[in-house]
Amino acid sequence: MTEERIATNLRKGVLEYCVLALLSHGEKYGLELADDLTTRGLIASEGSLYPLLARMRENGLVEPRWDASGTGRPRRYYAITDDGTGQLTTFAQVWASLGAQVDALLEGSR
Amino acid sequence: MTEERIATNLRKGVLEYCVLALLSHGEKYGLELADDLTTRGLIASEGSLYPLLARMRENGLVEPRWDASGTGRPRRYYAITDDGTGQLTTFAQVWASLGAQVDALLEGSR
DNA sequence: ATTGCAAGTCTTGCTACGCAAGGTTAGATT
DNA sequence: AATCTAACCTTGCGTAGCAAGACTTGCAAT
Repeated sequence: MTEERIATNLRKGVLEYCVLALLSHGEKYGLELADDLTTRGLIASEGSLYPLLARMRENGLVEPRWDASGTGRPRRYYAITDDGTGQLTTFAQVWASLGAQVDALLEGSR
Repeated sequence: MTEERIATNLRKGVLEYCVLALLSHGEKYGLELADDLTTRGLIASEGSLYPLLARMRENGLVEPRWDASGTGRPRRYYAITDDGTGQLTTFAQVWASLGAQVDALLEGSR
């Protein structure tokens, strides 16, 4: 559908910070994030999440930790870093500013 | 800067509909759009606009018209089509929905 | 024991967008 | 004639999200 194409493009550059926002409440593992983000309509499949997490790991925004204590196969839990928290703050500002501009344009065209 | 990198990614998928919103008030030519979008922080250079206009033209969202009546070199004026208006409406819905999700996440992480 | 299932992680190949840099054309100015 | 400038467009690049699927591990049922 055309709506999905629109959403796909909108998600670009947003997803990374949604993950940071989710992690700001405490650590979560991959599928847990994937389910949450899917429910919110922020990803279409895990195919976006795992590569993203790898990038964020390399950039020092999140810190992973294997946990095999529970039942089932081992999970990789991610925690947000100080760097990640900083980026989240910066994003919130850029998002607010750019969002306001878009809202203004949409508002003006009805 | 890191802010510009964030903004660049956020612009993906938004720009197209900002152009449609601007055109919904009446036709405009390329540089006029570029100046307006630059002022609003929605593009970083014309390098995003002209390829975008070409795509939109091919997809029937806008209808161009050469105008050489004025002074200076001829301008290509773009008008929004019915298809374009429809897409703009669809975008407004997707934007509102996805934006609300992002706002909720950001709100919850302070 | 073996088979099958489900949860969990990750990879590959693809498409599309925005951008920087630069190139082109046509009228205006000197 | 030469230059300037507004306006148009192109090329090559980096990167993000996605669909599809592969691999691994524990658990349950037969």
